[in-house]
Amino acid sequence: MKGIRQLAEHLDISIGTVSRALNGKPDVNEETRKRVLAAAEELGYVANQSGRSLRQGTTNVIGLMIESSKETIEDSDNFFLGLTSGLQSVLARHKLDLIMLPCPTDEDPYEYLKRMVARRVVDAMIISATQRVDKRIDLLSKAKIPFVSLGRSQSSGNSPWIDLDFDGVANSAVDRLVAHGHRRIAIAAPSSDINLGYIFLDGYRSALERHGIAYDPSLVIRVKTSEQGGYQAGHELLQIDNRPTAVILIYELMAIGLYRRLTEAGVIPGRDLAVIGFREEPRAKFLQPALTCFRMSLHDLGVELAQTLLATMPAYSHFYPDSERNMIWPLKLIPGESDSFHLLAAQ
Amino acid sequence: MKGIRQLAEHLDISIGTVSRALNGKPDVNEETRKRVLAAAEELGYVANQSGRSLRQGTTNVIGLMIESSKETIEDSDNFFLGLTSGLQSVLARHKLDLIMLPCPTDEDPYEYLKRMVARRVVDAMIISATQRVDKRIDLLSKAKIPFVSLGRSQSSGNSPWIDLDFDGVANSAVDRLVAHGHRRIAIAAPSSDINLGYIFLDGYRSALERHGIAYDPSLVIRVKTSEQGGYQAGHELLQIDNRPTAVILIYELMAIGLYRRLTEAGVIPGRDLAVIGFREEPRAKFLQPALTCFRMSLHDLGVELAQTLLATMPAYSHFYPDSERNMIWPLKLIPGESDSFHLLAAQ
DNA sequence: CTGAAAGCGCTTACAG
DNA sequence: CTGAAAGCGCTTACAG
Repeated sequence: MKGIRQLAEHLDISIGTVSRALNGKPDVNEETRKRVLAAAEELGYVANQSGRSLRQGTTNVIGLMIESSKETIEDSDNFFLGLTSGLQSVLARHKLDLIMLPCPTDEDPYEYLKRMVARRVVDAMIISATQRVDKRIDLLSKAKIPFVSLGRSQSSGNSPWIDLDFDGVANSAVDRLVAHGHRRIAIAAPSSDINLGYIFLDGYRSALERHGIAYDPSLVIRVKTSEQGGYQAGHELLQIDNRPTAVILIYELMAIGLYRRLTEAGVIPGRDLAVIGFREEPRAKFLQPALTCFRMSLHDLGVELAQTLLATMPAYSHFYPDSERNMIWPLKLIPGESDSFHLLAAQ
Repeated sequence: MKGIRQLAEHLDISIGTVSRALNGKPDVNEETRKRVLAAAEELGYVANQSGRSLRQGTTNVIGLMIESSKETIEDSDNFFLGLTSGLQSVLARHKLDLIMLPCPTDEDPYEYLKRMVARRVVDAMIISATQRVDKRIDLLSKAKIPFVSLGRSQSSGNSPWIDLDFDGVANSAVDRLVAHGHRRIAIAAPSSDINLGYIFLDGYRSALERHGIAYDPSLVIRVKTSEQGGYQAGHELLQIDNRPTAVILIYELMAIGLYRRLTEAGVIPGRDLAVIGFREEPRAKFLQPALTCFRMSLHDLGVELAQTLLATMPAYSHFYPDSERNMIWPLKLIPGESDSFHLLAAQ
């Protein structure tokens, strides 16, 4: 089966009627519609997307940009795949397809996005890993391509975003550690310019301040957000004079490397050093002692992202009248054993 | 900037010439070409892909289908992202873009692929996670869409594929364990109908046979290919009468759960039970004792996949005259400590 | 309810 | 070397 023309000839009917029947337009005889649908199914006809897109001016495709930089490959683990189910559950309602656009390692993310947008392969974009200043946001705004970013940015202005509650997480982590008697609390932050690092650190600082604890820059450890980074963080922790008694990790899988390095040095996590991770991860469940971390549903986040995005698209906004343009995504603390001990006052 | 027409008007030149200049056709005055290129850059013009595709009959996009089923989400980890760099390095040479097509969890992979193919959103497809009998292969063959599958299948016939050397891995794992004195060697195989499970098991059986060891079905443990599956595998291992002294895992991250379950029972991996994993994974590096496993380069595999695919496409085949249609991808054993002990003859 | 025709944005023979 | 025109496969006003 080639095109709608062949199908129409086969049915001895005009292509216009075939198109209307297939697209569920009301002004088609039910008998005719049935014949068309049956023939299409039988011959395996599906409309060529380029033809549709060109005529309609929309692709019915939503793009999820993925940066597979050396660092993020190990970093993102299954984050994106976890999001897709939620995204698709919403997009499917509107017959929109989701495609993932992996930016090549050696290509500038900005140029890549620009190219994809200019070629009009998608109607809208979801971007993530927003930098502190992110030119992609300006690009999309100017090009008037609907988009939502996972992660706010100084470039955001009035553009829609959803961001994880890094501030809340940092605060409740510090609160919990302080309640357990800790005063020297280190933090493992990303070495890149990703915006969440700034927010996380700000939350940490203000939490310390609330508790009357002086901020000590030497307790901020900058590493890659990976297991290797965790190992490195452990290594650096061990070298700090007057060693901190607790550490908060920006990335949960860091804990694997951290535990390893600590154990090598005879320092037992959860006994000699309190550890709080970030996101709950199936993989990290098997760590011993169990990691205290924060729970969120990637599926639900995907749902919310899709709704926020659609709310900005004229063709779909009426379905989502109450959608917030910006949103801080809450996480729930899941107590583990990695920070359950209380520090003795003497220490 | 809207379309080529606006750009042409702006330059006071015909759209045909603009198109030819932009596409590097030889029959364009160099002066004209420069002007066109400069104006396009300045105004940010990039050809609308739908227009091009419709006219040329090609999309210049290659699709990588991803199944994000409940199981594979945890399973695939960064496998696909690891492939993309290699794939893109080859595709970029031909100005082909790679997009990832995540099949929704609740949609049949066959129907999904059918839809994507019929809509002609891509010129060619890369599929993976091939089942023993895989209708997708018949579909693509019949539709004459160029494709390559990562994983052979009984449905493969003459179609191109690259598969990891599961047979070789199973054989060398058994050889190594036997050399260390093991006779009761268990294997953790996938519970799904994925084809690699069959090949892995066949390799295991024939290796045992070579060594004159009777195949014992009770030593084949079927679990999910995830950490949880590894935990489960550990659990089942511990229940087997005359407990096996070694186990081979089809999926490396199973080792995390396996170690955990064994340790809970006071059984020390690498001392009381020999363990060999499959693929080397950064994540598994931090396991203690270090896991004996098999090394491969995802990047190189991506390169090979892309070349194999392009070799089947008339427009590109002349670039890859020597490409094999089918290929077994070798892996190299990396000795760790998880199976380094020798079993005493007495045992 | 159906058909004939226009046109979405391109590329590419075909003239000149 | 350039322009005018056809046509890729659709959808959608517009007639009837």
